[in-house]
Amino acid sequence: MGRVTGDGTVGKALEVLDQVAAFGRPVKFSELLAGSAFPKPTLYRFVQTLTNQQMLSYDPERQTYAPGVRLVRLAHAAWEQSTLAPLARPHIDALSRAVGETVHLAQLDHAQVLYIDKRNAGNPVQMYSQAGKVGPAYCTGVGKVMLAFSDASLVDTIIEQQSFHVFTPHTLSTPDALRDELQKIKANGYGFDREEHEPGIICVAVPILTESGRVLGALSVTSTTSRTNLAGLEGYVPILQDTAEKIARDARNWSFPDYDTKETTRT
Amino acid sequence: MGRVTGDGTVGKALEVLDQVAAFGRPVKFSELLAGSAFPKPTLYRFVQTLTNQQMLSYDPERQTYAPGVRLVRLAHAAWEQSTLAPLARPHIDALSRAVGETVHLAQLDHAQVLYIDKRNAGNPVQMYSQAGKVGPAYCTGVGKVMLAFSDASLVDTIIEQQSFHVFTPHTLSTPDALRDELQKIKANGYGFDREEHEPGIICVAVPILTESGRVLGALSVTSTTSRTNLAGLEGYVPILQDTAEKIARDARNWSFPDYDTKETTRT
DNA sequence: GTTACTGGTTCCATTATTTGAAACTCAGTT
DNA sequence: AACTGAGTTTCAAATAATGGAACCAGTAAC
Repeated sequence: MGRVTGDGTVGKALEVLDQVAAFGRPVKFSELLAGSAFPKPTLYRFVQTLTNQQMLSYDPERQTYAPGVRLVRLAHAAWEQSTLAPLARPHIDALSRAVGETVHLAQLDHAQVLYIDKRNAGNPVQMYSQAGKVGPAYCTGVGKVMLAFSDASLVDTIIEQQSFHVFTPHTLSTPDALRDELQKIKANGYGFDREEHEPGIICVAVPILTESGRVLGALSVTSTTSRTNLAGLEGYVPILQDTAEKIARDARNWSFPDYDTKETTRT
Repeated sequence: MGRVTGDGTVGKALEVLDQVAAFGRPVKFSELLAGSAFPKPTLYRFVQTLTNQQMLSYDPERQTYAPGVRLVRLAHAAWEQSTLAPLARPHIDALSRAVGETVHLAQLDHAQVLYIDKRNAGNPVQMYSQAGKVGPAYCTGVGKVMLAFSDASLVDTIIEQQSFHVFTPHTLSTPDALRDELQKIKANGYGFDREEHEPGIICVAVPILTESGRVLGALSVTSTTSRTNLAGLEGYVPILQDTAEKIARDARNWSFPDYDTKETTRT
């Protein structure tokens, strides 16, 4: 039996939802159909159902679908209950005030970095990330740091899923280069992003670890090459580590769901 | 046949998801079962599926479920594509800078107010709202303003769904009181929240309207009674209206999904 | 004005999935 | 050892999903 999705009708519907979201813009039914494994009427019904359920919103004028508002509501609950964000909030605020640069809080989701919170520095440079946004793990400060402190087996599966797309001249473009880097990061306890993802953008990142060493997330301070350099950023390491430490402690007290990163390896 | 949900398996699964989210905290299976219309094994399988799909996260330690991270990812797409937020962003930034108070952007979802963006004033007073959070329509500035400019028929159905819970001594607690207020708001073109939801918190709000008069959302400036008063807030009306106007214009140019607020009346 | 598309929608017999009463497991009690 | 209750599995019956084919606009081409 051709296993395509996983679990049942619901799984398939959610797959469709993901597809719509992946487009990053309102899509027409036909576009969706082209990229979909489902036959026309099936896809059609899914889209209908999802729209009814406000998981998709439909623009009758342009005949396009986009992820719907119900998701925003639901996500708020998710963000508050299943992420480090609410717990880390006061600490990040303090950190942000102290360093006066953009601060990021991220977790690992699937094989990607999921940004969960962010404090914009006084002068907001237009930048990639944002709460809820996902980014590549192999070429971001937070991503590499989280990998560096993850189980070898997990790292293997994640590395396999990386695209190693070359964003800038500095992007680490091979698994080996990345593994080397992870080694060093683990030794140092912190890592940099040396314009590996966006030109001109650099950052320092530290992991947030449970007592037992499990990776909960990561924290980073980001700036631009026009404002500072790696050596400058390195100065933030102590306060970053301090903040990460505090968050980890709170997480333990609040008994944070030790966030099981079990990977259901999907074909 | 007891029609409970609406559309198919997917609808039922999403209903479960909503239930989990509604708890506002991690829930045990048994708690869920108690509040659910589904028989044990059915509910069990739904929860399993949703967990597999990362729509729920499971904490094996405490045996509790909470909305999952996948929602955060999806919601980001929703927020960017199906809400006014991205479009309104620059204008809200400007407004926020100009007034130096907390600014809210909201839309109407179901019969509730959905906050989709927010700018915190310099000194952040701890306050209810937050992006993704929902609030009552009958006792918030943005809520009343949106109602005031909505179709009578829509207002009727929405009013029916309000709880009219009395939050403060100033809360409008009857449909009639609310209708009166809406009348006045429509005449003025803007409305206040006179500590109707939270003591000490007051705000001015204006609607964001399409050319044809359809309500896209609302905008508000919030402050505290210790810092200013209604008369003081009233001074912000011109800049608020100006901002709303600009957002509406952009929305038209970007051809914003004229956001069909069709209400599938549910039993 | 007719004909051929193209994109979206509905039919309906076949098929696969969901359903839930009952039965079972595995703690933790009594 | 027997009991209890939360969580889990079974399995035949009931139901819902499936998708090939047909249908219906519009609209571009002849």
